[in-house]
Amino acid sequence: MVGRPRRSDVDESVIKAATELLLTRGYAGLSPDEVAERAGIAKTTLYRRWPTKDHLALAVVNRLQDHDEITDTGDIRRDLPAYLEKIAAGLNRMRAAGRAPGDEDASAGTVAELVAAAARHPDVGELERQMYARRNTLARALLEKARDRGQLRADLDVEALFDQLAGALYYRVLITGLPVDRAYAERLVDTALRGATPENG
Amino acid sequence: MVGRPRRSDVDESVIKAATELLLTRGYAGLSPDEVAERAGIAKTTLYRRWPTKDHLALAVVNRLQDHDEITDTGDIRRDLPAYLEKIAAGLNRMRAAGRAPGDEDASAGTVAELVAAAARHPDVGELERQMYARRNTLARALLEKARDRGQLRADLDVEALFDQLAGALYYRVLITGLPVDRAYAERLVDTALRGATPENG
DNA sequence: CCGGTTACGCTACTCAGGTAGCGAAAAGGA
DNA sequence: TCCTTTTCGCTACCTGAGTAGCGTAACCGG
Repeated sequence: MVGRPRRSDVDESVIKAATELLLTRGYAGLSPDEVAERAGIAKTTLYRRWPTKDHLALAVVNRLQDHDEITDTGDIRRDLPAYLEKIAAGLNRMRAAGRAPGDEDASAGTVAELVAAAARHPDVGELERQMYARRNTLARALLEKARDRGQLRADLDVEALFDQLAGALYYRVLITGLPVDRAYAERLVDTALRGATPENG
Repeated sequence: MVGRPRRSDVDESVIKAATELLLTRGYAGLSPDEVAERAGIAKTTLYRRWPTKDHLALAVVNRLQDHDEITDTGDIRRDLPAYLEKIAAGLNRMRAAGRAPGDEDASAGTVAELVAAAARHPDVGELERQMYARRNTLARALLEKARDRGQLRADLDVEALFDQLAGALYYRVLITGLPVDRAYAERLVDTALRGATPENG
């Protein structure tokens, strides 16, 4: 290693300041100037580490992700809605962040901005996909175990199924603008498991 | 009516200029200054009619929507993938808009920005929902007719099913960053119709 | 302890989206 | 014809994200 080393405490204080701002004032309220000031560094230093505000916001959300494990009771009809609800809880938390009290608007806030950020910066998109990959792995494992147990069809298209379930959650929050609760998660799982054609169990 | 009337040709020339910019240079390239210049009006006039760039972009996309009718051959296993593919075609078109030739990045571009725009401005969100409502109505009618024909379960949760199908498309393009083609649409429909549990037809 | 290298902080700047304020133009009504 | 109302175009400005350039500080190897 050559040259002056980076101050090791900067990352932490920046993420802390940025998290506060993002959670209390929402995406628009996450001002790089103010983050730098609160973290006690110069704005240029901030931009040396996170090249855009979008990168910074993603770093914050990445940290916020509770590293939830999946609970596998052996009953897919219980475990799957439970896991979907966990995902939805994260969505709803982000969705609520930064809304003024009493603001009933179904704004998707941070989640929506991160979707756009992924579209704007390829590397942010890559990082987000890595974030989702963890979740994807967990869900796939859950489904495959259930399949091996005989609770799901042997020739099930696991990827398509998970896309449908997770997709419906995002669609509801981002496009339809409605919140996602336990009851909705159960409707999804029930519909997906039973199938749409007649004479199914 | 009192007062000076609005120039009636402004809307058309603005939308035309904005459409060109959006399609050739993407969302970031949709510059209000340049739109105004190309449309031959002052920027302030532009902002009197569309209060933000997001509003303007939505107006453009709204116009671009091909007012596709659904083809109902009576076979849900054909009609449904066909309709999903139409939706996906719109997504892919927006997704490609503004990318440099040879840019292989799976950027979701305009669609992603519109999702964020809906989160930023409640009224934009409302307008988008109206846009989607049309599609929703068509799909629901298709599904309900198939149900009445006996091709789908009588107690099917039509809303959940459509959320899953449409949601999977959006999830794939916006989150996973992968394109959506006919084969994928058919996988979705097959998975959704058959269901995930064993012993289904 | 000296030269190379990298990080830091500062000031000043660019650029894009959006706004304020004003005078002039285009209508309708009295 | 004059008054009111609304739109238009213009210039000037504001704000927030991001950058350029420079002097200085911190570290490493010789």
